[in-house]
Amino acid sequence: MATLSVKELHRPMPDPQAAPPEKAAQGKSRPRPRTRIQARNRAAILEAALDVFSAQGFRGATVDQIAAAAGLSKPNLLYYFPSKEAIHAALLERLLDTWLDPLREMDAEGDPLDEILAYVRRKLEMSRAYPRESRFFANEIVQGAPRIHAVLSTDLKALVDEKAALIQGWTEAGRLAPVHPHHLIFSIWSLTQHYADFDVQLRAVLGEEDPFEAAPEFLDTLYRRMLGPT
Amino acid sequence: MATLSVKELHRPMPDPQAAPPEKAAQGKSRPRPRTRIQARNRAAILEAALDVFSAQGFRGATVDQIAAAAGLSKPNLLYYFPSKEAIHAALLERLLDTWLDPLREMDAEGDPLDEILAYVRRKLEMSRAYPRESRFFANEIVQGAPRIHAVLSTDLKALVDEKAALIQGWTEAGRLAPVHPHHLIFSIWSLTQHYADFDVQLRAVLGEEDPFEAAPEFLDTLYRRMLGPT
DNA sequence: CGTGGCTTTGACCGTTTGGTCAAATCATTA
DNA sequence: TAATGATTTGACCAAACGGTCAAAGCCACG
Repeated sequence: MATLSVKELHRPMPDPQAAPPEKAAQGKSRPRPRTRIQARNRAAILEAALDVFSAQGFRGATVDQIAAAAGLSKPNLLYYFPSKEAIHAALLERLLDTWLDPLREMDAEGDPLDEILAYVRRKLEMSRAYPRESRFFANEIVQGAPRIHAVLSTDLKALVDEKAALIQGWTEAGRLAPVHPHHLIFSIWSLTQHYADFDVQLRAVLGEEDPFEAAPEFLDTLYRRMLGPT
Repeated sequence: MATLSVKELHRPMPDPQAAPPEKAAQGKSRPRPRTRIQARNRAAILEAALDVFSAQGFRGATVDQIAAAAGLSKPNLLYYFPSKEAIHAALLERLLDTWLDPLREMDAEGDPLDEILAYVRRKLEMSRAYPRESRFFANEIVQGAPRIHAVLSTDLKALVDEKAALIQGWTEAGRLAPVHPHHLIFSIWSLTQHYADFDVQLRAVLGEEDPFEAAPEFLDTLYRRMLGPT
């Protein structure tokens, strides 16, 4: 899961549960598709829902829009998912793990500055390759995270606390310029996701220039100067 | 408009058109309230609309919600504004100028690093004092800025280009470490607005600690190290 | 105190929304 | 190929939506 090949732009992220181990015991939470048609249609629905939710937010999205985008009738869509809420929840569950992978990969054994710069690079690459996923989360959180708050204060908090402790250790060992480790992580989220979430604004301001052109070097420079040896 | 007194948290920003010069010729665009009641109710509606739009986005907000929050019946609200669109437009017009003031204040005559750090400080203060305004714009832009795109590629672009040129001049004069000026400005938007737009997430991760506690020093340090003399 | 304009409201309208259901169609396999 | 379960659909529903309207209430001023 380390390197992201980005031949496919604006495509759904690789499904962590695609091609499951044969005869895998069926987990309670996500009913495994029993047929080809189910697999195809459930995938099409989630793909369409990502389009619509990321562009309109939960309340702004309509079941009809999602059904149309998936090439299904509304009752047919509701044959696969019991409600709009359920589609959103399924999407959330599927995306969240992959979304946090770049942070999980930060390695205690690596060189501190390299690890952080690599995290920034991975996260920026996510914004470039998966802007819909970024906007999906942005919509949810800007509007108060009503459907995701529990996960944030448990799983996400645990992961961030762990990595913050790691960073803290690095700075205490003098291997990194001192910073507030949590806010360092926040700054990486902020700076990288901004390129996805505020894409239209950046393009409106830049005109012809693609925001993602200068972004990698800019962020690399920023964090090198901020964290590196003087 | 330079210093922001923040005694009132989560209150609407000062209306640039409040207390207009006596007998001012009435501009075409915004009908000046003729009566006390109009002034009070229009203000209450915009205040309520800011609450609702910033929390739900345009499509997610309903006229009934806004009316209820303003303490009016729906037909009564629609006596003051012809449509939901019109409320949103009025709010946008009222907020935009004030929202861009911190950037306008960046002064070519000042010390480069001081000017940028002061801009960061003002912008962060805006996020702290006016998070609803920040989320109002965030909702709009994440969802593709359908109601604001024209302004971005004209007014905003012009302002940013001007300030970017100023920064470019500073770095060429060797008074600032070299950076891509546009991306520098983007980074300031990103880092400061993140504290408003993603507030729930930051609080979920931090637990007790207030995100705004360590933010000023963190950002100050970041930009000092990035832009200052080694 | 009465009149004219400003304000408020209950009732209403057509449309959109999330969701249901029974019936029809399709695909698979015995 | 016949039967059975999976899939699809048109018709429908109640609630919510943005917005309208005529009538009623209220207020300021002569």
